[in-house]
Amino acid sequence: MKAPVTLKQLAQHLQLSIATVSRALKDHPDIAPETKRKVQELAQMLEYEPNAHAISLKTNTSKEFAIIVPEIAGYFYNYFIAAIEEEARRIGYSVIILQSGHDPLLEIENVRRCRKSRVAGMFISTVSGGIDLSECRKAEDNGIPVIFFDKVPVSSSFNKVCVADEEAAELAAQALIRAKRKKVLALFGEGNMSITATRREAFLATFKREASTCKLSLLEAHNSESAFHVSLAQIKSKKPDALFCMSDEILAGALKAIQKLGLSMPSDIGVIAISNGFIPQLYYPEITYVETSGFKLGKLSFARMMACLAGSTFMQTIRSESILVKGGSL
Amino acid sequence: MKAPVTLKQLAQHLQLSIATVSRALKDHPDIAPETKRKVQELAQMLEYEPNAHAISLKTNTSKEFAIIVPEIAGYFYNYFIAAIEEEARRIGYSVIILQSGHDPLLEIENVRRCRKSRVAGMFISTVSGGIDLSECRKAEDNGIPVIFFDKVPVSSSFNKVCVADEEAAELAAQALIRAKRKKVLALFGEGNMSITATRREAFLATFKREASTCKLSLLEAHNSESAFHVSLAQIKSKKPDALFCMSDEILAGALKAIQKLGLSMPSDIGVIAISNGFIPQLYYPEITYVETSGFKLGKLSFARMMACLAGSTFMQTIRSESILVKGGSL
DNA sequence: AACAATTTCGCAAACGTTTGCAGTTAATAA
DNA sequence: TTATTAACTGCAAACGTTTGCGAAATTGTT
Repeated sequence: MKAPVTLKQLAQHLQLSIATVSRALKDHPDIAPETKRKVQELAQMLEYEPNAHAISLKTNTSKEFAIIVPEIAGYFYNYFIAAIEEEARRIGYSVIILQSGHDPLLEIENVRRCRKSRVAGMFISTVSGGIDLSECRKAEDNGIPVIFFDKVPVSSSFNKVCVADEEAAELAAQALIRAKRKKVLALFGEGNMSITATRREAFLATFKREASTCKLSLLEAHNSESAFHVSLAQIKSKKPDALFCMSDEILAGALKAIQKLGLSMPSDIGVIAISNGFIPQLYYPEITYVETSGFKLGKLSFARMMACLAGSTFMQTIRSESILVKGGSL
Repeated sequence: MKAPVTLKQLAQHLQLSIATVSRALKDHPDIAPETKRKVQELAQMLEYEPNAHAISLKTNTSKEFAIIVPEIAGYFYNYFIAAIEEEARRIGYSVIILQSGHDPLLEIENVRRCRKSRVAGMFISTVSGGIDLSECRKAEDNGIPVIFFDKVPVSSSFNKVCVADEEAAELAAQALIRAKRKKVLALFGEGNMSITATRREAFLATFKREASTCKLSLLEAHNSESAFHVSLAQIKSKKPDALFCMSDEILAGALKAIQKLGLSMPSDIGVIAISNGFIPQLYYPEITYVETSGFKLGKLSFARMMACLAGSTFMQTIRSESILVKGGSL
């Protein structure tokens, strides 16, 4: 187990001071070109690597971003994470991941840990039920930018990047209307989540405005499993000619029901969802969906983070625009 | 932007030396109970948090593990990551993620970066084509344990945790035989990947041994898309009574074909796959599969990492056992 | 030749912590 | 009373960097 090379060792080899070596390595104008060359050559030879911890200590920042999410695996967050990692690497940063597992206490603990380790910035998607903002405020006070994404708190005094929920729901509704569907079963997630309320409202409003004669039945499903059962029962009894799913999770459940009933899309029933795009392409025909891309959201969030790091101090809410992706299900 | 509290500040407040405060906080026996109480109280009050960078510098280790994978999003790795994160948090460590994006150069670069930042240990799944092991060797030389998982190099001088490919393929084959399927279409991934060779061989061997009269046709599919087309053509022409898919990616494509043809499982065609478990439960009936859980693999890998950190020096290859999960598709 | 300007470099403090060693008390034993 | 021990606590170096400031060497200007 050999120890890594340090500046001091380079300095000794070359009969120079540590300061000079340090400067030579970073192309400081004070250092003679000839000296620089020698130093850099030796550094190369000996495979000198600056000690990140020492630098972090000195500069009091680390080159890592933290992402705090309810869960890693699933329908959405892994794409977000992938996007952030991709961008972070470009600028020489790395990404650390914390799961809160839908536990508010754990979430706070995670934020606090990031603050302690002086990350360069944090991306947070809160657990349902709302985050305790005091710890986040502290982070901001310590100069650590916090970007909320996807599931964001209501407080306006934070940076937020989220999906344009109204727009997405409206797009989906309009697609249904254009397809001349008359009896639509719409499935939404837990009612107390703000995302649900927003999407439902926009969805409803669009129909009221543009197709008031259409028969809508709105139902709630907490997860994939319950979406399956609700769909099954409702399709049997109400015979809707179209189905709208608010999320990937619900879509997965609903499609199982459709398969069980042996219905074919879009002839027997039309289907449209708001989705990240992964689930829809697992079926035939592929499901038509309004895209709310985790990947895109990641890119947007990262851009905002960069702005903050560059000094932007005001708080901003950014919405990722959504587009309709046509499959064969509607 | 207020600066965090340091030991020095605590010491000044209490008219003690930094050393005493440091010791008091970690309950060192040299310090009087009364002193300890006072120090800890003040630390609490002022919300003192030890500076992780300073500690890392001093001790030359950081409390973070790195995971290097070809990609984060997808069918498998996110589960592995979730498992590692869960365990790491328990012992106060965090997890940093690096994507290699199927680029061998990037992979090396990632390993090197982890070494530079003195992570406590690394988990690596290599990009196809094989990793350059020299950088990994260096990491081990620097005292950083390296655990390869899932896609592992052939070299025996590293710790490896992988799926029991033979066993999994055999289990799947036996399930098909028990179900009395006589004409099986089996889809495998890229032929030059070792995982493909292993699974195919075991699959074939099992049939030869236990059901030599069964008609097998083995085909190759590089991805979901090609699995779709291959399945479509083959099912039409050969009319198999069962389908085996080597991986989730292939399964997804094949199921689209089955849906397109309007076949129903298991009556028209039986389906079984080797899978992580997420995709199978998206369909009705749920797909029968042999589980090769990323989550489990994560737990196993972590255990091995702990052993290494505790001093285990010999190299070991661990295989995660697989189990048959019955859905309704066979 | 004398002086100023420039180039090139090193000293030393600082970042916040840990820890071996030695110093200071107070209590106990001889 | 003096020596011995135990119980506390502080000094200072070390981890590997960065960086302000000043010193030395070189060059250019009269």
